[in-house]
Amino acid sequence: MGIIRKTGSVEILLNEFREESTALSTVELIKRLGKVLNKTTIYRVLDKLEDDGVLHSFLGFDGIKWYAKCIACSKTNHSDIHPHFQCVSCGKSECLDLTIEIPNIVNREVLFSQLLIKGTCNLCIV
Amino acid sequence: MGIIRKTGSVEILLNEFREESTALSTVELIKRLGKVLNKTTIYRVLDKLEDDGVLHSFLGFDGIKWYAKCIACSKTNHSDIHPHFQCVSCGKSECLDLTIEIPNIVNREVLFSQLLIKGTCNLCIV
DNA sequence: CAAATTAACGCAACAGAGTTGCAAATATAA
DNA sequence: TTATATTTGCAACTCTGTTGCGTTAATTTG
Repeated sequence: MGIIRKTGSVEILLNEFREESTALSTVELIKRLGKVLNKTTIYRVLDKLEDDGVLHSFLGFDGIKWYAKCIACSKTNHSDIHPHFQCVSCGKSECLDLTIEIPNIVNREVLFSQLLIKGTCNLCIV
Repeated sequence: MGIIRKTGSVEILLNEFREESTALSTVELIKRLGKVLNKTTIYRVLDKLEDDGVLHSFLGFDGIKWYAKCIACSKTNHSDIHPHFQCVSCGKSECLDLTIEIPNIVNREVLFSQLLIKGTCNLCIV
């Protein structure tokens, strides 16, 4: 189930990502838009945008879900597999333009992987 | 704050890990021990065992916390940095004996990283 | 060994992220 | 413009994890 209708809620959410270079957490989006959109709607629209390959998601170190724009994904192929970086100082998360090779593992079939790096970001490193 | 006293709760929890080769989630431990130990106690003891370098933890794809035995960690140095594998079929998680090199990243200081691999485990692969 | 000290425990209530069911609103199709 | 079907908001709920506090139990001290 992807986006079927071009509704106001979809527009409002996409706008947030248009102006943002880093990833956005559900918590942050609810904080920003909670007075305009119901949190249920926010969760549902994000879900659909991910299904459509417009956004991709990952979990931060605290287990909170983050979303970011996809560069080269489609409804059928989520190719945006890259590491994510979370800053211990400001808490922001972002996509890293790196390719990490996952070696084959004996007796196991690898379907997907998620590399999350914790550290200090360029703005907080001083 | 690590373990100061050798209590029954600590013994019961350590026993679960003694007999287990894979990781154990908090959910699983509460399911197994919830009638013997209060869930608050389970969470607190796990926390302390991690502080002491006896166990290490990671978040699965569903955001649930998993714990596994540490092989070479101490109170001051948590050196058990390795990937973890979660099976999409049976849901179990386990440590992988692999070293993944994290490249340096421009303008960012890397403190810690976590690689989570999703796939089919040796028992489910058929 | 018994009393004093202090950490650990159980309980209940809570916190926060995310989900569900349903009626009302709104976008699209006819 | 009406009919149809998807979206939305709301409220209530689920689930993992946490907190405060009085009680229990391990350890220390005399």
